[in-house]
Amino acid sequence: MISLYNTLGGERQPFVPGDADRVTMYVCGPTVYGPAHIGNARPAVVFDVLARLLRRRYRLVYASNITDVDDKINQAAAEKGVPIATVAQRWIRTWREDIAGLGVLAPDRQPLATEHVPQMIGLVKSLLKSGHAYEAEGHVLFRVGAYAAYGELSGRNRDEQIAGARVEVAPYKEDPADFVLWKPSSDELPGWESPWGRGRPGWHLECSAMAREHLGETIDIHGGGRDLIFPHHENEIAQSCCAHGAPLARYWMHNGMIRMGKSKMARSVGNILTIRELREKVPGEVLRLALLSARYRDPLEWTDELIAASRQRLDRLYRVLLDCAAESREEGLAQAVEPSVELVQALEDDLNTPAALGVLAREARELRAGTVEPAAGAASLKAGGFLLGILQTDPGEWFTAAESGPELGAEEIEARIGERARQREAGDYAAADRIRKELGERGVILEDGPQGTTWRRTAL
RNA sequence: GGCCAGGUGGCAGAGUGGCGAUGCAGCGGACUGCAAAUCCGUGGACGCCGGUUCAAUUCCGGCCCUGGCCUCCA
Repeated sequence: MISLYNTLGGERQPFVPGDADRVTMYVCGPTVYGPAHIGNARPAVVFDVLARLLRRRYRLVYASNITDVDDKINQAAAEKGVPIATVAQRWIRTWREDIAGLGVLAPDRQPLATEHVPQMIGLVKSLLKSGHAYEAEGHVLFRVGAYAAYGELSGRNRDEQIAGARVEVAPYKEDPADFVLWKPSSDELPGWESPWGRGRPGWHLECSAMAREHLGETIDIHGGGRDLIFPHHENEIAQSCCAHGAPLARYWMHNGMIRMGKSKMARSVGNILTIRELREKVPGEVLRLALLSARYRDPLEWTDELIAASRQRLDRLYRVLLDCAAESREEGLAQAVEPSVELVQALEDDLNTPAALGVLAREARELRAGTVEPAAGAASLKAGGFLLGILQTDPGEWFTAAESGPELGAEEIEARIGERARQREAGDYAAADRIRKELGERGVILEDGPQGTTWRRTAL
């Protein structure tokens, strides 16, 4: 039994899909106007774990969109003096590389907003027809007052909302809470012909149209960052429910924010760390583990200590795997092994990844202690790792592969080790220690064993 | 101001009405030329004030604090 915290209702609930043969999940993806930061990566990673978990039990169709038409993209293009499509394409490519580097399996569908404009126009038409929307000065607006359940997801009522609103109220709005479905485009802006003139869609509309197109009117799980609950998801619900006469999603899941210092990581705050720059220094797998070290709903403070501890954790697990591989030459016999029951239970409990990592650590300890057969134990560890999206690298490679950048090559390291071995044989330990220290400063740790000296890389 | 999360040991972070996960760090020991790695052992916690209970970190109430949303935002 999988249980999930449902923002709609504010409680953990048993997961019961509408159709067990076709479970559907939609997660709001990025708007592509610049390099994505590690905060953007959290939902991608978290819902990737959920997708892996769901696939154990169900046939899943997982869609995650990319918003490639947006005023921020227009602005970025104008600033650089390049076509809008160039900006969008560049950052779409970057985004895909970035999350692939974090071990995120490609969603089944990755719809682009610009490829679904006809569907969006259709949605607006039906909302106009049913009286849930109105035209005003080239815009089409959603009439919030026409949807009684508005505010259900975010838990706010209309009065509070108006009281707290600092929104600039466009004069053509019937009600300050009304939001844009379609807006007019000038000639230099991207635009599509529509019954209301040349224009472009409002942000919220995209997700409603794409979710409908790829997954159906009522989907099982809709995910995204907590900061999207209002207004984005609230508006999606309003549009979709009014257009389709059916709920948009059964379960709404929201991940907590990544923090840097005292506030959330956000471009507007100026405290972002891009996935790109992080990956120059740290393997993507370490970043992934760091993202999974807290529960997905909680905020996560991003620090150097977090990265260091994540790296150590992973090193430890890989070391066990490495030793197991050495012990049981005949690997391959334990290939299609199931992850441990405890690990699966932890994840099925609203994606309790910290507990799952605890299970992995315990399994590793048992392997160390020799109470489990190495090949089978290692296979189980890897199977558990797969659910989390870690531990799939060859252990030997894990410790010797170089990060990007000018690091010491393997040949050079081997040569220095040979040199050191001669010094040790000659009893010149001072010189030998110098070499070890020097390599250590360059991120290479030497370990002397009965079989000779081995080396591995570590975080600098 | 309104709404929503959360406050656990040096740090990160699970969990539970009574038996104190897990990782990193620390301490003692084994191993090692010395280290590293590994192994054995070990100390240390539940924001504050009340209440319920035989028993509360865990349930209830109040307070304090932190973060998120109310505007673009993963």
